[in-house]
Amino acid sequence: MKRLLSNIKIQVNENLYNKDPETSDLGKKIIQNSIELIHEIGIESFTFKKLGVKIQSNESSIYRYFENKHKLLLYLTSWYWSWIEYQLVFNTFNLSNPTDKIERAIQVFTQPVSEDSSYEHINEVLLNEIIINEFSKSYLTKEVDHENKEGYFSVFKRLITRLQEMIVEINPEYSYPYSLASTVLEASIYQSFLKDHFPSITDCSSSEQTKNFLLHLITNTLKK
Amino acid sequence: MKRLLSNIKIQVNENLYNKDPETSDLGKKIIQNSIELIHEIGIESFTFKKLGVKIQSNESSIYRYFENKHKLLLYLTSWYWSWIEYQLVFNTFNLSNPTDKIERAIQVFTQPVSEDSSYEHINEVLLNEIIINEFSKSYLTKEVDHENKEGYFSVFKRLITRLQEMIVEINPEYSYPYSLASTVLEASIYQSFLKDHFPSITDCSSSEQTKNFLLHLITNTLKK
Amino acid sequence: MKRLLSNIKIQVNENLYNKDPETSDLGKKIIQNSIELIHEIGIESFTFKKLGVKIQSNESSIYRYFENKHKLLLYLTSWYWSWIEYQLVFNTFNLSNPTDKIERAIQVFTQPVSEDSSYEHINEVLLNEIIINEFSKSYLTKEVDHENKEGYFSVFKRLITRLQEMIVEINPEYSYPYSLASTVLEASIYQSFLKDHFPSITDCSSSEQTKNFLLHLITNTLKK
Amino acid sequence: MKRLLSNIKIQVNENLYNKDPETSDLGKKIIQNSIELIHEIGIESFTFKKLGVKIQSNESSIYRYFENKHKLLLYLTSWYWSWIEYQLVFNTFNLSNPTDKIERAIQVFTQPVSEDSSYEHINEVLLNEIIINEFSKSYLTKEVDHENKEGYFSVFKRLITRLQEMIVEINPEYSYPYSLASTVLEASIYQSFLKDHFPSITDCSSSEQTKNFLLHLITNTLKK
DNA sequence: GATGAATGAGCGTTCATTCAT
DNA sequence: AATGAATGAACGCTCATTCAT
Repeated sequence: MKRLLSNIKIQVNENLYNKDPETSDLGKKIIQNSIELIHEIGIESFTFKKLGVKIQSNESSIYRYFENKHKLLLYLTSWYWSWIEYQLVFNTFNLSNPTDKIERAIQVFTQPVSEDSSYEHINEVLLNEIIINEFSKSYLTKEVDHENKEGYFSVFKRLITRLQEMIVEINPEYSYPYSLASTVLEASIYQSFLKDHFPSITDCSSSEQTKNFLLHLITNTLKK
Repeated sequence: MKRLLSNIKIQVNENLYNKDPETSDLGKKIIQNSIELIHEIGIESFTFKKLGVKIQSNESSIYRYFENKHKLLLYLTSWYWSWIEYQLVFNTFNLSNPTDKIERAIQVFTQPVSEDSSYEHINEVLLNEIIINEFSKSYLTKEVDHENKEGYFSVFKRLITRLQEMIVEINPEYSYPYSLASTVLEASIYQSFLKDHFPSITDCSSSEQTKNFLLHLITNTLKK
Repeated sequence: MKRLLSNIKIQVNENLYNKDPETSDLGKKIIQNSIELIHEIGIESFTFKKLGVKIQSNESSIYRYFENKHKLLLYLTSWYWSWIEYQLVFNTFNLSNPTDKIERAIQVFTQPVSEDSSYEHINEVLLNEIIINEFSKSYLTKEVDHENKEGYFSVFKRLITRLQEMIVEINPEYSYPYSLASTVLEASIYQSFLKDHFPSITDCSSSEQTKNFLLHLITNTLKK
Repeated sequence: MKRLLSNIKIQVNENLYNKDPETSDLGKKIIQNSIELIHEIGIESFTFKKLGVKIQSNESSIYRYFENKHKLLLYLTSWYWSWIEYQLVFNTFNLSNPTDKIERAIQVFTQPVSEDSSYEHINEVLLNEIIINEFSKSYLTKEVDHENKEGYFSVFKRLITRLQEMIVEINPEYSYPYSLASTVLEASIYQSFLKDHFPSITDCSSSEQTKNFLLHLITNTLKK
C-alpha cells in the first residue's frame, strides 16, 4: 500500500483560484451556482456576468475567486477527479485480489453518481454531467502544455496511474498499461455521452452495461 | 460486400454550408486557409474576421459559404471522416479474412496521415490534428441532438458502423460491438493527443504502438 | 373646373425609380411583393435581400429598378396618393355644391379601402396600411427638403391643395384653409392608427365615425 | 380639480432604462449629448457608437443605461411629454373658465419652447424639435402594442386625456372628445413640421398662427 | 436586362476585465 | 472583502451596394 488518500478534504491545486472558495459563503455560492449554471447552459455560454446575476452579486466579485471561467472549470474538474480518486482509494483499500480491485475501480468510474452529503454546496450528479460534456474542453486548448506544467491536471493523471498500477498487478508483462488505463477512463465518460446523444453507436444503455463492457474489455485484454 | 463507396468526391451534408465551397476559388481558399488557421490558433480563437484577413477578403464573404464557424468545423470534420471512410472501404475491399480487415481498419485509423494529392486545397495532415484537438468540441454542445437529427454526424456514425460490422464478423456473439467500435475509434484519437501532451499516461509514443495497442485490445476482447 | 386627372395611368415621379417597374414582369413582381413584405415586417426590417428571397431573384436585380428602399417607399406612397387623388377627382367631378364635395372628399379619405382590380399587382388594402404605418417616415428625414425640391411629394401636396380649394369654396374668408386641409388628411390617417393601437385616445372605432368626426370638424370650423 | 402633478421630478417609466441616467454624471452626459446628436443627425443615423465618440466614452458604457437606441428615444419622448404635462397642469391650475383652460392648453402645446433651467442637462428646445421629427417613429413600429402594454406611452395618453377632459367641460355632449384632443395635439406637431418643410400646404408660419388655428378649430368644433 | 458573387462598412451587443470606492 | 461602474476590444452578423458576367 503506497500513497494514501492525500485529499480527504478534497484539495485542489491552489493556483487554480485567487482565493479559496471554500473559505467563504460567497465562495461556496459561486461553486454551487456555477455547477448549476454550467450544467444548464454549457461552458461556452457561461459567463461571470450571468453567474453574477444568478448569485445576485456583481461579476467583479467572482474575479476575486477565479481568474476566468477556464480556471473555474479546471477547479471543478479537479475537484471531481479528486473526489473520484477518494472513492477509488476508499473502495479498493484492503482488497488483495487484483481482479477484485479492478472490478471495484471500474464500478467507481461507471456507477451512477449520487449526491455526497459531505459536500453540501456541490451537486455531484450535475458535476458528473459537466465532466461528461465539458471535461475534454478543459485540456483541448492551446495552453494545455503550460497548464499541465502548472500541475492543473495532476489529480487526473494520478487517477490514471492508480488504475495503471492495478492493471500491472494483474498482468505485469502487458505492454500498454497506461494506454489501457487512460482508454478505459475516457471510455467510461465517452460511452456515457453516446448513450445520451448517439445511442446508435453504443451498446451501453445503462451504467451496468458500461461496467460489464469495460470489465470484459480490460480483463480479456490482460489475459496472457 | 454491401454498400460501396458512396462518396468518391467526398460529399458533405449540404446543410452544413450555404454555398458549396468546392464550387469556387474563394470557397476553396476558405477551406484551405481555415484548416491552417484553426490548426494554428484553435477553434476558440478562430474567427471569420481573422480568416478574412488571412485570405484578404472580407469576413462577410465567408458568410456566403458558412453560417458560422461551428458549421465550418462540422464541414471540415465531416469531410475528414468521409475521407477516412473512403480509405477504410478502399483498403478493406476484397479482403475476405475478418482479422485482416480489422487490422487494415486499425491501420487506417492510426497510421500517420499523409497528404492526399487528389484534394489540393485540403491539407490532410493538419486536418487530422484538427480532428484530434477539436472534433469532440463539434458534438459536445447543447445543440448536439438537433444537429444529429439534421444528419451532421451521419458520416462519423456510418464509419463506426462499418467497424462494428467487422467486429461482428470476427465474433458474432460479442455483446458490445458498437461500444467496442466507438471506443477504439475514440481511443485512436485520444491516444494521439496524450502522446503529444500527456505522455506520462500513455504507452503509445508512435503510431505503430497505437496500432498494436488497439489491435491487441480488439482481438483479445473478441476472443471467445 | 380646373385641372383634370393628370394621372389616369397612375404616374409616379420618374426620378423615384431607375427603371419603371410597370414595364416588366420583374418590376411588377417587385412592387407586388414589396407591398406584401413591407406590410408584413415594416420598413425598418425590410431589405432588398429579403425581397430578393421572396421573389426568388437576386437583390442586385432590384437595384436596377430602385436606388434604395427609401425610394421604393416613396414610389409606393406616391402611387397611393395618386390613386387617392384619382378617386377624389372622379368622385367630386360634376358636383356643384361645395358641401357635397367636401363630404365626398372626406369619404374618399376615410372609407375602407377595397382592392382596385385595374391594378392587378397592387394590393391597395395592404398599401393603405403601409401608408398608415410608414408614410410619415418617408418625409421625416434629414433629406426631406432636398427630396421635396425633387418633387417627390408633389402628388401629396396637390391632393391637399385640392382639399384646400374645396374648403375655400365653402368659406373664402377662412384664414387657415391649407392648415385645415393638411390637418384633416393627416387626422384621417392618424385616427386610423389610434383605432388599431391606442383605442383609449380616440372615439373613432369605425371608418364611419372617422368620417363623421372629420366632417363635423371641417364644417363647424368653416361656419361663419 | 382631480389629479395633481404626479411628476415634479419628471419621472419616466423605469422599464425604459437599465440604470436611471439621472443618477450619475455619465447618465446625464448621455441624455444631454443624445439630444444634441439625435437632433443633429436624426434617429436613423444615430448610433451608440457615435454617441460614445461624442461623449468620449465607450458605447458599451451606454448599454449600462439603455438597452438600445429605441428605448433611449422612448425615454426622451416620455420625458418631454411629462415635462409638457407638468406645464399644462401648472398653467391651467386654478382656472375656472373652461375656455380659458383650453386656450392655455393650446398655448402650452404651440408656444415656442424655451429652455427650462431646472433641468440643466436637457435642452428642451432641441428636444421639442426631436419630438416633431422623431416622435411618430417611436410608435410606428411592429412592437407598438407590446410597448404600449408595458406603459411606455402612458404619459402621452394621459396628456391627451387631460385635454379631452377640458373639451368635455366645454361641451359635454360632443361625441368625439378624445379624437379631437388627439387630433389637436398631433396637429400642433404636424403643422410645426409643415411650417419648416412644406410651407405650401400650411398657413401657420408662426406659433401664434398655429395657436389661433387650433384654438379656432377647437372652439368652433365644440359650438353647440 | 438580369443575375450571382463579393465586399466594405458598421451595427448592436457581449465579454472579460479593471478601477474606484 | 465585496461591489458598482466603466470600459476596450472584439464578436457575429447584416446591410446596402458594386462588379463581372
